[in-house]
Amino acid sequence: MRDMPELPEVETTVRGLAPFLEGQRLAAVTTFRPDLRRPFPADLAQRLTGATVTALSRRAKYGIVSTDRDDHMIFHLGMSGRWRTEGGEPGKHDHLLLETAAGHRLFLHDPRRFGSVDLVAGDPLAAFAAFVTLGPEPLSDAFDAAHLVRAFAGRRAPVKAMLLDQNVVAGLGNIYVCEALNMARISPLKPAADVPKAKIGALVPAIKAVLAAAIAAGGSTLRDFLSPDGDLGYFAKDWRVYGRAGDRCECGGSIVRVVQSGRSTFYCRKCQR
DNA sequence: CCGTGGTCCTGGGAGC
DNA sequence: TGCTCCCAGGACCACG
Repeated sequence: MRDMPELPEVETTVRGLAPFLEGQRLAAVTTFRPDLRRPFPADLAQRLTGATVTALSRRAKYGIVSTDRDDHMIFHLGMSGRWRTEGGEPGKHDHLLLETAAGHRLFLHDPRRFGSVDLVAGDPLAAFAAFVTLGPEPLSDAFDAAHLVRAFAGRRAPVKAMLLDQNVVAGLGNIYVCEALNMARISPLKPAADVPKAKIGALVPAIKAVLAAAIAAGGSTLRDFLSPDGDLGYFAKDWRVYGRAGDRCECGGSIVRVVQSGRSTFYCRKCQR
């Protein structure tokens, strides 16, 4: 099963794009349709063309391309977005092209068009509305048990919903939440406020571990950036529970699929309580 | 404020 | 073979 772009996939994408873009002048910027999830910024091409890329970075599930004009292009891959680096001509689902002065052609490819591209001037952490209320980066020291204890206090929503809330912790999606809850042996259905502190203490390292392992797996596929079909942001992984209804959990229990807020949740009824 | 559910989008798989 | 149906889900918004 192809995995959706969550934090590790965006991190891998940003690392993979960096060699093509950092320090490079953008010779041409082209859009092939007016919008993805939202319209492209009307002045995107005008503001990026001729600028030099100074840095690639990531916040939550967003990638950030910064230029020497202090403009920051912020992209989100939605559920089917990726960057194609092999060049060539635009295909049906290529919606944006960045051409560098060195001759690289990078296509933003997104069949379902759930992604987005925005452009802000000045500090993106302050200038991009979605960033202002974001929770901490899960791999940072700011994300610890004390933070989750505070965030969960008094909340009756299922712990799974809380972890998907980007304002609680930034960058987790359906897959890694399911995986981390299994590792920490917490039922995704349990109200957040009812999760014992000891289990929150186990949840934090579980989240860090599943993300770090996924980034490491993605890093090992970076060589594929230069392959003929050079997809970025996707790599096969073996999930503990995600997509595995009917299989055995590590503990011997049976993995089940339930629906929460219209989304699939996979967990083990035996060890996740 | 809180929690839930609808909406957007299209490729791919299942079922007939 | 070809058609229809349904599922995947991040961010955002409208309710009650």
